[in-house]
Formats: sequence, C-alpha cells, structure tokens
Amino acid sequence: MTTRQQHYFTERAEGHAKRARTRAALLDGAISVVARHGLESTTIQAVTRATGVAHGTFYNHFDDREDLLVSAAIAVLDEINVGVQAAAQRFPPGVDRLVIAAAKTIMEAVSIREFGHLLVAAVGRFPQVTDRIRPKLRADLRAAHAAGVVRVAPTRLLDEQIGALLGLAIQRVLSGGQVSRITRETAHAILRLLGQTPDEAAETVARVFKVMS
Amino acid sequence: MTTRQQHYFTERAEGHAKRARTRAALLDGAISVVARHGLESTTIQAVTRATGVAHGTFYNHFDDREDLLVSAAIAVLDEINVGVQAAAQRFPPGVDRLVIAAAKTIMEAVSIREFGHLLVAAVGRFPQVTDRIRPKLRADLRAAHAAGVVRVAPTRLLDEQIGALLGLAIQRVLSGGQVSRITRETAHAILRLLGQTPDEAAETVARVFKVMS
Amino acid sequence: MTTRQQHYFTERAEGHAKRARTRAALLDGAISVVARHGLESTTIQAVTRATGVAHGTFYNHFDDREDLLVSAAIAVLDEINVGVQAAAQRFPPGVDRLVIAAAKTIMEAVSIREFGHLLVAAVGRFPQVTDRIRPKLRADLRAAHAAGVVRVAPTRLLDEQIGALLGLAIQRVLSGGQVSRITRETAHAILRLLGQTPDEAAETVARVFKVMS
Amino acid sequence: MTTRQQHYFTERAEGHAKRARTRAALLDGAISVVARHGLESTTIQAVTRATGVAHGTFYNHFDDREDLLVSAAIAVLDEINVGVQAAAQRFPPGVDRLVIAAAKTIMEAVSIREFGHLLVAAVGRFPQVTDRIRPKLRADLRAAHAAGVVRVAPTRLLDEQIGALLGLAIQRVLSGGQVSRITRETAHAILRLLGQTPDEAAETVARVFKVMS
DNA sequence: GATGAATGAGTATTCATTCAT
DNA sequence: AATGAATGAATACTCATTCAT
Repeated sequence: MTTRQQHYFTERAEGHAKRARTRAALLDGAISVVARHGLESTTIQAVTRATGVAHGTFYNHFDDREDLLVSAAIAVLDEINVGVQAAAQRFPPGVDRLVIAAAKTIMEAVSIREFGHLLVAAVGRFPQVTDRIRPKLRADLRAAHAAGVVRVAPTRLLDEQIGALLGLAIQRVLSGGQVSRITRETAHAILRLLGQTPDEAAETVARVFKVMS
Repeated sequence: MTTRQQHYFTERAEGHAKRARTRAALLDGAISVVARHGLESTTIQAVTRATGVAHGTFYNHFDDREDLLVSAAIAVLDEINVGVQAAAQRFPPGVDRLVIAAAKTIMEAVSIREFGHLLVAAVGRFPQVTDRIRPKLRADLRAAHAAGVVRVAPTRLLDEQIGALLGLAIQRVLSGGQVSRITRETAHAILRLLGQTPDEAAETVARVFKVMS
Repeated sequence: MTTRQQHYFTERAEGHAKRARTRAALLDGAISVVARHGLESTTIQAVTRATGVAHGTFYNHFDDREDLLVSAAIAVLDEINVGVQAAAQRFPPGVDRLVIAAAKTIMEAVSIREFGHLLVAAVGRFPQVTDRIRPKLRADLRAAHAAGVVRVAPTRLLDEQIGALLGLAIQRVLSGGQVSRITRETAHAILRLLGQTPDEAAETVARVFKVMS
Repeated sequence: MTTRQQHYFTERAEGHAKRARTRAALLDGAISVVARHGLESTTIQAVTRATGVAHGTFYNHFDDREDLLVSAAIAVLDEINVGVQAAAQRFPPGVDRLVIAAAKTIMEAVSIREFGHLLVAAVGRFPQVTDRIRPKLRADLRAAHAAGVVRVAPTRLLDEQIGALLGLAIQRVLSGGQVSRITRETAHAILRLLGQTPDEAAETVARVFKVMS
C-alpha cells in the first residue's frame, strides 16, 4: 500500500553522504504526501512511511512538521526557478521578461503535479515562500515601469495581486484546466492589471509566447 | 482563556427560542475561534468552550466540524451581503454596480475582523461559499460586457480572478492595511483587469465612490 | 432514512390508552433495531428514532436499556408461546409434546426474523428469558422420563442442552438454513440426546411432524 | 482498581524482546479484563490500564478492539490445544479420541478461569475462533462414522451442536458446576447425540476416562 | 545516524440520562 | 404524558515527540 513515491531530489543527492540523501528522500516523501492529502493533513508518520525510513529518523533532519514543509516548499520553488530563470534570461528586465517568467512559473509548477499542489498550499501559509519570489518580480516591475511600458506604480499590493493570479492559474490547471489556455489568459490578465489595454496585452503575449515555443 | 466572544447572531435568534439561540451562539463561537486560531486549528472543543455550552450540545446542531464551519461562513456571507446589496441596488446591473459591490464587500468583511478572517479562510476551502457569491458577480459582469463598458469576456476564470483580488484586499486590511486605500486600489485593479485603461478606471472609481460616501 | 418498522405489538394495544400504545410501539421499535444492529449495539436513541417518539419519552416507560430489552424479549417469547402452546396442547405431557413444542418454537421464532434475532441474542444474556421457558420443558421431560420413553434423567444441564440446540437451530435458519430440514434434524438430535436410538428418533419425528402439517 | 493480572503469555515471549513482550502483555491484559467485564464491555482503556502501558501503545500492536480480542481468543485456544492434543494423540482418530478431546477441552478451558470466559464469549462472536476448532473435530467425526461406531452423518450442524454442548459445559463449570461431573455428563451427551445408546455411551466414557486419569 | 517502541495529550464522536416546557 | 434540548462522561483513535538500543 505504501506507494513508493517518485524521486525528485533524492537521486540528485546520491553522490553525497547518506545524511544528505535521507534528507532529500524525506523532502520527496513530503512532496508526494502533500499532493495526496493536502498540507494540513500531512503527518510526519505518513511522510516517513512514504519515504521508507524509520519514524524517529525524521527528527535527525527536521525540527518539526513546519520545518519540513517549509523546506520542501522552498526546494520545490528553487527547482521551479531553475527553469524560469533559464527562460527569463533571454530578455532584459522589463515587461516581456515578467510575462515569460509568469508563464514559465505556471508551466513548471504544473509539469510535476506534486510541485504545484505543494506550492499552492504553501503560499499564503508560509510567508518565507512568498518572500522568496517577490524580489525578482519586483525588479521586472520596476524596469517596466521606468520604461513606461507599464502605467501602474509597482507596489506591494500589486506584487501580491500578480502572485494571486499565478496561484489561481496553477490551481485551475491542476483541477483539469488546459495549461496553454490558462497560461495565456493569465498572462493577458496580468498585463491588463499592469495597465495595458486588451489589444496591447494580446500583442505582448503573442510576442513573448512566440519566443518561448 | 475562555474569552467570551461578541454576539453576532445570538441575539438576533428568534422564534423557537432556545434551539435557535444555541445554534446561533455556536456560530458566534466558531467565528471568533476561527479568527483567533485559524480555520484548520479550530476544534469543536474550543468552539463549545467559547460558546459556553456542553461538548455534546454541538452535535445537536451540527453534523461535524465542516458542517459548522460552512454554516458559519455562509452566515457571515449572508450578513455581509445585506450591506452589499443595500449599496448595490442604487445602480443598475453593470460595471458601476460591480465596483460598488466589490468595495462594499471589502468594507463589510473587515468591519468585523472575525468576519473577514472566517471569509478569507473559508473561500477556496469550501466551494459552497464561493458558489454563493458568483451569481451576482456574473450578472454584473455580463451586463457590463453587453453594454460595451467592459472589453473582456466574462469567464469563470475572470470571476475567480476578481474573487482572488477581493480576498487579497481583505487579508491586507486585516493585517494592518488602510481600508480606504486598499479598497480604492482594489477597485481600480479590478477595472484594469476588466480592460479599462488606468485613466478610465480612475474615473469610474471616483464616480462610484462619490455615491458611496 | 428512518425506516418505519413493522407493528408487532402496537396495533394490539390500539384499543387501550395512549400510554399502553406508546409502550408497545417502543417494544416494536426495540425489536426491529435489535434485528438490524444486534443487542449490544442497540441504543435508546435508535429505538426512539425508529419508533417515531421523542427521546425523553423512553424514560416514561422503561427504566433503562436493559429494562427495555428484557421486556421486548419476554414479549416476543410470550408471543411465540401462543403458537407453541396451541400446537402442544394436542398432546399429553411427554416426549411427543416436547418434540412438537421444540419444533414449533423454532418455526415461530424464525417466522418473523426480528423475533428470532432478539431471542437468540437475549437468551444467555438475560437469565429471566431462559427462566421463562424452562418450566414447561421440564414438565414434558419429567413425564417422558416417568413413562420410560426417555432413558435419561431430567437435569438442569439437560434442560440447557436442549435449549442450546434450539438456539443453534434458530441461528442457522436465520443465517440462511432451510427451516424444515433444520427443524427436523434438531428434533432428531434432541431425541438422540434424550437417549433414543437414531431409528426410534426418526420414528418419533415422523409421527409428530405428520400431526403438525 | 488496577488489579495486576496474571501473566499467561508475557513471560513466554522470546526473541525480539520488547515488542513481543508488550504484545503478549496486552493479550494477557485483554484476557483478564474480558474475564472481569465481559467481551462487549472490554474497552481498550481498561486493557492498557490493566497491562500498565500507555494508551497509544495499544495501536502499535493491534488495529482495533476486535483485532485484540480475536488475537487473544486464538492465543487462548492454541494454548488450550496444546494440552488437548497431548491427550488426544494417545488414540487413533475416532470416537474415543473425540471424547477425550472434548473432555480435555472443557478441563483445560476451565483450568484458568480467564481462558474459559474469553473462549465462551469469543465463540459465536468471531467466526475465526470456531473455524480454528472445527477441522480436528471433523476428522474424528468422519473416522468414527467410517468405522461404524457413530451412526449419525457428520454435518456442519452436528459440528455446531457438539460445539454448543462444549460451550455450555464450560459455562456451567465457570458458574460453579463440578468439573468432573459436568465433563462426564457432557461427554455422555455428545455420544448420545452421535447415536450411541445411553449404555454404550456410558461404556465409552468409562473406557476413555480411565486412560485420562 | 538510524531505528522503532513507547508515550500521552489531543480530538471527534456517541449516548444514557436529566429536566424545563 | 410527551417533548427534545442540554448535558458530560466515556470511548476510540491519531500523532508529534522522546529515548534506549
């Protein structure tokens, strides 16, 4: 019954010492348990069982449940960010880069369902997670505003509004939505939120998505 | 520890006296416990203790924790809606009415902190709650789109995006934001999301808020 | 959901005062709840619900759960005994009468499944029930022994052994056994237990069952 | 109140030490609690208290109450069977062996009162328990029938009738009956049930019991 | 460092019983 | 007599955490 979960991080820690490997395995375990049972219903026992490790071992690596969950969420976020940054660096800071980063974030987050579930659950529950995303978003926002492409001042509320649209998009895809459609519509919505007219926004989306494919 | 909570619904209970009063008191209790401890950490024990009734009494009125929480969320929602509808009916269906409804929703939700907390927590956790809001929002959206004031097609995703912005606004106010500023900015953001330019949006907001004050 | 149970005793109390009718209805309720959930799992709440009577009403008629269950078992037993005695009085005291009484007991007990279930559960749990059967059995046993037809002395253990065979027979029929076969085999077994050879026993059974049909 | 119970299985526990010892101790605890309070009234709390382990420990060893009770009943049964088989193997399969097995079963079951109580309660409640006895009984029954010593065909109903007589005998001894008398009378009754005349049965009993003493 | 048995506080839920109406 | 809301003790089961091996 103990469905052995996928390895997201474990193998990468293979070369290292046993300690690192066990830790990575526990993160993997947490990720799949969260995807199956939700954040609040994830128990340490379920994670160790899914990981195939003794119950007590958990406390050699994490302080408590929250420590584990935050670590897992950040690990996932960093993993997603690899792909996002690879795509984003094709553009200079600005609205195009912001759009491609947003789109890539959705796509990466849902490419492994477990990642998406953990991310959606962790955002809004652990401030550390959101704090880790904001800075890059802010840089693009400022550059775009300076360039005059975006007519809305970059504020913390605006950051969070964009974040909320991204989270919503991920959720929608996870619950059966079509990823390409939702990604495009969300990109379009973000641009409207930034003050572009629907026509301008459509143009921006078309331009950026052409590069991405 | 047993801080006796405010009475939101208890006193209003009419008719068959005792039963209705106890039920309303439990709803009140749930609302204040959720505000203090969060939705997931709200235990039945905490609610009955806060309400000042015996543990078993709970089960004379609700099936389980979820039944209670959903009932409380809906009660709060309906309560908020009284104020929202009073304000909204000054306008015909359309974008103005949508803006005033949105603004009023934020203001009512934060007017009693407990209401806001419960609402934010319950939305996205219990579909019943969201389902109760959508229809009116959709009516305004359609009317505005038909009138050509809004250039974006009303879709379910759009509904949810507006909902997400509202939830975010409530959260921000509850965590110390200034209600008037955040309400205005959120109204403005919703109008941008609907395709208005920042200037048009500013004009709409100014027009609507003048009526409201 | 509250499947309205059959009326076993209620209607018979119709002419009488309301009090008697409610009491009878509760007995009916108990009988059907026991059949569905077993003796130990029968709760007062389930009985009042099945009876369609208020919870508190129960205590106007019975002291507690045990009082109810014993009363119900005895009521069932007395009901069964009507049929048994009608059949038994065709014979003088003796082994034939004992056989027909035994056979009739099985048949009556299973003719209404609920009766059988209650009886099987109550025997061996409430001594009062068994005490109510023993005297007549003992009379037949003594007469048969005096007449020399039965070569085994009537003792309390023998009484109980016969009772055990009857209970077993009822259980077997209730769990799908064929009533005529099990009744005959049990009658045969009782006669063997009383010291008859298989052949004598077969003859006795044939003789008695002919009268019964 | 926490009468520390006897150790029936605990001390015998070997091998991986602690775990096995705790499990055995819980079985011991269950056995004595059942003897004191009856099967249905045996709570997990009472068992852990009697065993002297923490409440939660229970769930490291058993799934639930039923798991515990069945395990305890089977442990008792196996324990009893050691003595029964030792005595039975002095005879070849057949009616003599059946009689000595039956007699020994009664005697072993009542030699430790707690064993008898558990056994009587568990039979008829947990089919697993009865299923564990039937095969050997059936083997003797078949052999005796083949040898012509028993003139009644071995059927499932017959199995159960013998079982019922054994259960009754144990109960009677536990409630004050004299073990030697009840054992003899039960053996005699079983032989009558199998078709022997009272005289044959008396002879068989005398022959078998001589060996046993 | 890993193990896994033991711990015990915490939580939901049931139900016999009381009592004011 | 009947009602049914309220009561609170009892019970099963979970799970984070500790600790000896």
